[in-house]
Amino acid sequence: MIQASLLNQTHLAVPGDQEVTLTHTSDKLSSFLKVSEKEWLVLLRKCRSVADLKQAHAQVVKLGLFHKPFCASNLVSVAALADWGSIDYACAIFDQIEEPGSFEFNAVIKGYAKEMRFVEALWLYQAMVENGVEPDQFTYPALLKGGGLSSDAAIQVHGHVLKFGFAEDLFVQTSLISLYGRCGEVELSRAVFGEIGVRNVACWSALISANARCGLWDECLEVFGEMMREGVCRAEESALVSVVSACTHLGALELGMCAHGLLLRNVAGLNVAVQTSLIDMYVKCGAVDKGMDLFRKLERRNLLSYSVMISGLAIHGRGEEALNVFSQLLAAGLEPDHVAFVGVLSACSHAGLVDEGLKYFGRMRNEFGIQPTIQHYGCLVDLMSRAGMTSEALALIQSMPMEPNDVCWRSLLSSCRVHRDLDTGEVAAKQLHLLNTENAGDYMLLASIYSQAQRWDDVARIQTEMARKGRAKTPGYCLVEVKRRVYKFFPQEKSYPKCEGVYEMIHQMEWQLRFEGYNADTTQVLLDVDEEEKKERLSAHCQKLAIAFALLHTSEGSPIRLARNLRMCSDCHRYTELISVIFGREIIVRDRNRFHHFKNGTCSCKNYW
DNA sequence: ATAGGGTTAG
Repeated sequence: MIQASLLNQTHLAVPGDQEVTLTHTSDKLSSFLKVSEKEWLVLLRKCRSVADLKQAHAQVVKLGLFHKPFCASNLVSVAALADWGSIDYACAIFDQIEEPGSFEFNAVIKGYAKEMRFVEALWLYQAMVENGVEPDQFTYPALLKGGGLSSDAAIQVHGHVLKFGFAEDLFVQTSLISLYGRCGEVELSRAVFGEIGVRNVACWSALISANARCGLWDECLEVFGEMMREGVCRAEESALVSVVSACTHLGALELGMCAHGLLLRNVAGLNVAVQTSLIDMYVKCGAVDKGMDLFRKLERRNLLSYSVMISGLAIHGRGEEALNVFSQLLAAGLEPDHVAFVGVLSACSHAGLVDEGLKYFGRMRNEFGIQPTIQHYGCLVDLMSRAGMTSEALALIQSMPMEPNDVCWRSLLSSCRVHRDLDTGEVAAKQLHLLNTENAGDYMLLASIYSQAQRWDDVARIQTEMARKGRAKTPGYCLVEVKRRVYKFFPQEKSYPKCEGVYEMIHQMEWQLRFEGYNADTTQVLLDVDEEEKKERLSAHCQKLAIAFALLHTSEGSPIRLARNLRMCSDCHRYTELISVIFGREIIVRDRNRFHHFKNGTCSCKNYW
């Protein structure tokens, strides 16, 4: 006999030790001898709590019917699969069954998997096989539900699938695709998918989300396209959730809007998951107001929807609104988790709300009992150092209860450049060096700090070291979407016909800028050359080229959306502020970490970047 | 009874 409950050391009271009646079922139970299996099931389905189940159980025991084969089995099944935390109770009943078969095993395995208790699910599955109970076609989808197994366990279970002859079962195959996706083995997902003869929506969706889960966004969209071309079926919600998520990560607003359109046409009443992914997509593609709009209209919000909105507002520098959404979360009676607090702290950091940030950090620990992680400390470091408190940030890093990672040091280093703190910057750079996680960008930051101090020998030393270590500078680029096409600009870009008229436009822009009192900020040009040449270099930065191009090719007054792979230099930032007022355009720039909305001569980041 | 979905510092 297998003791399922021993696996988790939870022993529940065995029913029958107290006189109880199940109000709306007792009359039926009293005539149970005449009641069929089906009616017993109907009865069980009326249960809404563990207490209900215990009462049903107690009465069945009293009537001496517990050992009727279907009776205990159905009790286990209902208890294992219910949504009110009765899995341990299901185990207790399971242990009283003398010869459990695959039905009973499946129910408890699925119950464990549903509760993300994968170790126990796998354990019970192994016990099943060892005891000579043959898995059936329901066993594998049950075991793989939630897909929290390790790669090794997944491959082992896949072996069993082959051994027991379920390699051709579409349900099993779909579970495997999803499982491999969850443990990062997307090639194996694809391999399983390749063996399927007749594909349906579910297995396509599984492959799409497997790619999404592994961060293969392009591939995710590609598979989606393949599915559409094969005309398998209309797009379904669950595939589109991954597609929308891919658009979010790629910054593909147009495509994301197409997916939204597909959803509206094909699915009546979008559920919370889809709505949340749409909100995230709009916000992270720069259309924060559209995202906020969807959020306001969302009726059944959960913790995830709130968290998405909070961190979304954060990257747009809309700190007060983010804090407002957070108080709505509390007012709705939801318990914030560590993810929600990452959003809150990052909102404070991007908006320069230093006191607020520190206050929320304290509340997180004291009021909500959440242990801060490195991410929370990272936000605090960022919060302080951005606000110019670089030495305080350094002290915080040194006193954190965990080892600081490269992110913390890099955040400090980049603030040291903005606030021209050479001493602290050197400390941060040294630590990055010790962690051996430094990248080309870190060298550039340090070199930039030295150049601000006119220490050209040090600049040269850094550049030599960078070359010696083979850390190539990532080429910066700037994307701009004009008339549904995306154009990519590199610094000093000269390609014809893209650049036709662009340099003339740059001259015209600079001529007007001078009237507004613009002076090129050459401090971040890492070359020991004369001022004129520095200015020359600056004026050909990719962001300026992209803006000139957009001004030439878009209608007056329409917003300009740019996306870049690196952060912009201080000169490009100032320049863009002025262009927004001179040309009356809203310019939205997405950099590596956040959005900048330039409008009427100012930027939403309030120079916190 | 069976399969597929959304958030996380820089």
